Amino acid sequence: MSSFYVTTPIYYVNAAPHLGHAYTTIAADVMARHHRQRGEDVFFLTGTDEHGEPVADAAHALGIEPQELADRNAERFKALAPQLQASNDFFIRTTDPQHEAKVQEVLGRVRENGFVYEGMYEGWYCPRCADFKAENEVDEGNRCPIHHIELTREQEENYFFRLSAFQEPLERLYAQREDFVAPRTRYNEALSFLRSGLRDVPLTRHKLTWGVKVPWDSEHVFYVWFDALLNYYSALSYAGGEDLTRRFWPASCHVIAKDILRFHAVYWPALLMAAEIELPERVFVHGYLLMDGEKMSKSLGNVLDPFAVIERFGADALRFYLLRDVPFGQDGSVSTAAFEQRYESELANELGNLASRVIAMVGRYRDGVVLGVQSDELLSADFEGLAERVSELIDGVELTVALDEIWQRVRRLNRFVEEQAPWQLAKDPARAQELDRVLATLAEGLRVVSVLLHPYLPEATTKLLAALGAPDLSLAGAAFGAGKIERVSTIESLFPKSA
RNA sequence: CGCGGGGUGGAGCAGUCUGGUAGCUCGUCGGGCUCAUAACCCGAAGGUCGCGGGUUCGAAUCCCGCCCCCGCUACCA
Repeated sequence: MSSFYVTTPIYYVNAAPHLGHAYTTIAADVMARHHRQRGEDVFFLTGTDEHGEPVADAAHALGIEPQELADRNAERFKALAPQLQASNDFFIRTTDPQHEAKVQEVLGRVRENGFVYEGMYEGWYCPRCADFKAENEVDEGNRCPIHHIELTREQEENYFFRLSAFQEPLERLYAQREDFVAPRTRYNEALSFLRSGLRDVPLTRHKLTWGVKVPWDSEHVFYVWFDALLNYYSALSYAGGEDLTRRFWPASCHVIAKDILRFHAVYWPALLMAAEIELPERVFVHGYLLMDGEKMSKSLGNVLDPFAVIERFGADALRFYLLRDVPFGQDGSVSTAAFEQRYESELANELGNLASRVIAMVGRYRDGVVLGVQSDELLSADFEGLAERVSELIDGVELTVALDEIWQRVRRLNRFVEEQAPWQLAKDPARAQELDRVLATLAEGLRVVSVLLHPYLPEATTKLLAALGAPDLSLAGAAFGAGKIERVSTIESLFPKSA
């Protein structure tokens, strides 16, 4: 059995979960659910990144210990997954002792392999923060963005990772595996960064204590990015009570947002090479959700609140909207108005109402009984090869295109109802067979789209398939005509409008 | 400056690699149906495809130049 291992980034706990986190998790979940439908051995990982100076700073500002802040916020992220109906198999926290031990083991090996050396880091230092500031976060006049005091130029001894040693191997990787980073535009971006020449990067922090201890020098902790990236690998070693590494590594797909491209597209493969670990198959980079063309920000008050949406419309509606309205992989605008539009016209009117009318007609004209007659050829032709097409698209992480492909069939089914006008057939006893055939065709069409939509709309499709008496979710069963619907039962509106 | 992406009817997008009736969704207008969550279906109006030049029988699509918008440019998790 082939395996499929998909990850989200681990979310940084210095702030609360927001729509962007939900978006990534939903996308990864759609992939995980789809691959389970194929009968593959799937592992889906998400979690939290808890070390590093921003967490330490945020905790100190609240007058609490970093661990306490991490515990508090990790809970909120952990709670997010079930709210989104995400089917993750494990939730990793980088403060898990097993993770920390694995980080020490792997990075120790990187050092043994000769890719770590002692060096001097020089930068702008804020004595109040007790930390260095990046060039781009230094305010005018070399001031601290937090304390507004002048920064001093200071040096710190720490250990460096010999990233430059991987210039050639990475260029070779990019030449050989053009789908290592997708979409293409992100691949180009990463490659262009790579070609501009790699410099060594600090691997450890000296003056910071909130992190994984460096085993060969207790004065240092690992720079948080190295600690964080390794979660994808470490989790498998303890998530299941047994070591799942051999079963699921290398990862099939790391889903990330574009802000962390460089770490995943360059540092991560270099680190794995240094530790002699096999590389993941692909990093898929999605875009940003914009509100009215602008970056979302609380101060602008233009946030689409995922919790409010779920509360009122359910997780399915949010999942559907985000993957439907924004071409997955690109930046795209979202808004409450667009959400409501999609919810009403597509979920309620097109799909929900389709289910209602089909089930109602079978009930009204045939007391809920569907005869096992052959489906209409015209319609089955329109469903030909659909499941395969959807699979291909999802393999290419074309989540929006795949959804559109399915949705065209939802529309096709509504059109079929009009073309056949079952209410006319029902008036003429001589056309009873035609009516049976039309109703059986519609029920089967509804079943097929439900199976295919399941990764996007897990709750609604489960209800619908139960009503059709055909709960099988396997993709193999998504072929038109493969189902055996005998009787349908009534259901409540799947997507009520007066929510 | 460099690198990457984009500019197509009112809005959002596809089409550009592999030149040849400019397509989809929403919105607007008109019509049809009555099974259904006042839902569904059909039709119409609406575009000099950023600007200028070139190649070609023919260019949104290829070539050159220009304008505008966005992202990246390393220690920020």
